Amino acid sequence: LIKRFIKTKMGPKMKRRPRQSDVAALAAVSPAIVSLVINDRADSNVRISPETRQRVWDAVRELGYVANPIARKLAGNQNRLLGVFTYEAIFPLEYRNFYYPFLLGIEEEVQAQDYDLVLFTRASGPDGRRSIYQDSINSLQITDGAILLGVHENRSELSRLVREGFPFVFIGRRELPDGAISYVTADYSEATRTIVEYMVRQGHQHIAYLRPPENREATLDREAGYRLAHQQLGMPLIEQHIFAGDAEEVTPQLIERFFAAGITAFLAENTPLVRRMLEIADQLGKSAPRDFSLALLGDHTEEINPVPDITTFLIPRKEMGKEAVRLLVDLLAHPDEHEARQIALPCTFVAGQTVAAPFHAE
Amino acid sequence: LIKRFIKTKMGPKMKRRPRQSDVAALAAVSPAIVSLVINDRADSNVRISPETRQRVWDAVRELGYVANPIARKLAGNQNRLLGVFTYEAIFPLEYRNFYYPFLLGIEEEVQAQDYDLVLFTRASGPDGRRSIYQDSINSLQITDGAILLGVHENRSELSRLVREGFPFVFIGRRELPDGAISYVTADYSEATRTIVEYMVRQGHQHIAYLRPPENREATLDREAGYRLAHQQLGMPLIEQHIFAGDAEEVTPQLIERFFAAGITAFLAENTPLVRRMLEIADQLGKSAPRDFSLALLGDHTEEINPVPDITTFLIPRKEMGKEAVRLLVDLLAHPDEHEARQIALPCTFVAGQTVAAPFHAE
DNA sequence: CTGAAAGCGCTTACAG
DNA sequence: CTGAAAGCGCTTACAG
Repeated sequence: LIKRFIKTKMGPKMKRRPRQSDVAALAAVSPAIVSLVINDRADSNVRISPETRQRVWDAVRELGYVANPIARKLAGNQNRLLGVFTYEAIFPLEYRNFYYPFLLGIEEEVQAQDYDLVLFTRASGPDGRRSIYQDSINSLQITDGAILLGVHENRSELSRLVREGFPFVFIGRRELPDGAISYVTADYSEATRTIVEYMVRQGHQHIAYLRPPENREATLDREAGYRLAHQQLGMPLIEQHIFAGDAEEVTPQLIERFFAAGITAFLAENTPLVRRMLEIADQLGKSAPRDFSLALLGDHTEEINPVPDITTFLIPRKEMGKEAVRLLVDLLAHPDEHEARQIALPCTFVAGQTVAAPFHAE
Repeated sequence: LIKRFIKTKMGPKMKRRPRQSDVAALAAVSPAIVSLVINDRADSNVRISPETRQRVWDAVRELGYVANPIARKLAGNQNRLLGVFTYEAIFPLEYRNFYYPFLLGIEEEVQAQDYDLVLFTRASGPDGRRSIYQDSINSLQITDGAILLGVHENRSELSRLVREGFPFVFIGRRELPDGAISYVTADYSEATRTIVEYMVRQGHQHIAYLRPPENREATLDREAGYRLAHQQLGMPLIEQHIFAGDAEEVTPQLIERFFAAGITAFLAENTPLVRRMLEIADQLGKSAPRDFSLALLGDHTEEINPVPDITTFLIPRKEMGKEAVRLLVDLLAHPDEHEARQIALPCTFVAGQTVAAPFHAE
């Protein structure tokens, strides 16, 4: 590493900054008056003559006085700092990361709400993984409240946060055994229901659902939507049509059994499952939407367009970020109401090209 | 926008945040001791027994005490918070944004240096554009120091920052009329010199340089490298071979004149200039590297691979971010030395496929 | 209408 | 080794 160091003189050290008391002295008023005038506090039961205000402002200008924001915050008991905590690095190597659109929305709304943002880079244990509690201390406490996000959350930390009453909002639904938390999620259930309904309207009677084995909330929500659609449409739900497993566990035999059982459409929860499905279909000489229909339950984050024009729904990530900030600010505005609030935002259906009327129906 | 609100009870209201005096009381020591133990001030002429330290830490853990960063800043003038200020949104709509790799490096190094990061989303004026001074208050002051970056900086704000003695490091060379600032830049001059030398070694004798009209430091540095190369290689430099203008101002006539004057290779400072050059060359029935050679002076940030395999150099953005943090931390460690420091990091030459021996030389 | 005073939660000399 | 005290620069009741 070659570096060039060039040293130059900086300007002379600044003289002491004028403070409130200097202004007060020059304007011949008490410091309190200076504070009231500068902050234009009309609410206080104090009437200040225009002449006095003028004197104060003149003194401010003459001295070039600027209030110290730190002192202001200490005295005013708020710092308008909002935290963002992620269990992984917040600026990850992959550009199109999962987090990105959320951060976009968070930044935008935090700016609109007139807060600054604190990123907890320091909150990492010896193993490099981040955690909220360092030496059993809640490191988020330097902010007024925080937005948490990430898939590898530590639920016992969340529980502890709730117990301590620290204001926070999670992005994504998270249910804890010992109490609800505030969160903003996407309405996966409704989005999935919509896709099933769309398939049924195209003529499909038997729709398989390929889901990961983990019972994460986001998966449970999708499954709930799948079940709800069947119920609402009066279609019998066959439990065997729900496959819970990783992509590697999806075998040609499984898919052939599905076809043999009259399945004409597939719901895949994630990109690996979609890929595996298409791979097997290809082996079987079948393609979508000619021989079967296929939809992905939520837009992919890992890569661009792994499957072009797939039927899917868009997760409103940016809007979720914004909404999380709004919710948090609202929580902070009403510290007396000890209630967790949950918000589900609608996804956007994308018709795509992988769902069509079933072959036998043509 | 459809939202579902579900209300549930939160845990009991958080009790008052513990403060230093609470810890002191529980540990049966004075607040001063708590401060000394927590900040591990071995320097002070105070010896504290291991038992006392243990009691303090136990009390800290039991109460979940976290020092108030604002109070810390007011009293001790430091709080291990580093700021990042950008004149544009920090999480911009374009994923592959200019800022991204810098932030990557900043986050990584800030974490390594055990600081937290403050993003100044609030520092935006009425017009939506951000500015450091709000009502003439330096909003960066809540942090110990800050990294600034962005192309649309306000130089009078930078001057003011210098005058006030606020510690900061700019990413990119910036020269102010009234005093040097600390910055970390890429060594554009050396990188450009290297490319010219590379072209000359391939046999090119006359190399044109297309640069934007603005005299930004990054442009001046490249031009300096271009000139230096000519001087070192004993090649006469013809001023007309430097074209300063936007892409739209580059005309087929200009390029034809260059060819007629014996130019066999082109340096283009940015992607629009490269594109324009290739467009015109195409019109003239010429292509690189067959009929002419072409290099881009620095990797493109706007989009992926606008020109595959172009000869160029990589700007060490991530490393610049890390180096900026290191420099800032160093500046903070030596507040007495009122010196600005400048660091230039080397770029990486990429041979690419658009430079070859000139046609007439074959 | 205005001033004197307490307090925000820390750090850092300064005495003992 | 430890404690009492001052001070950082503000805001906000509370008296007058």
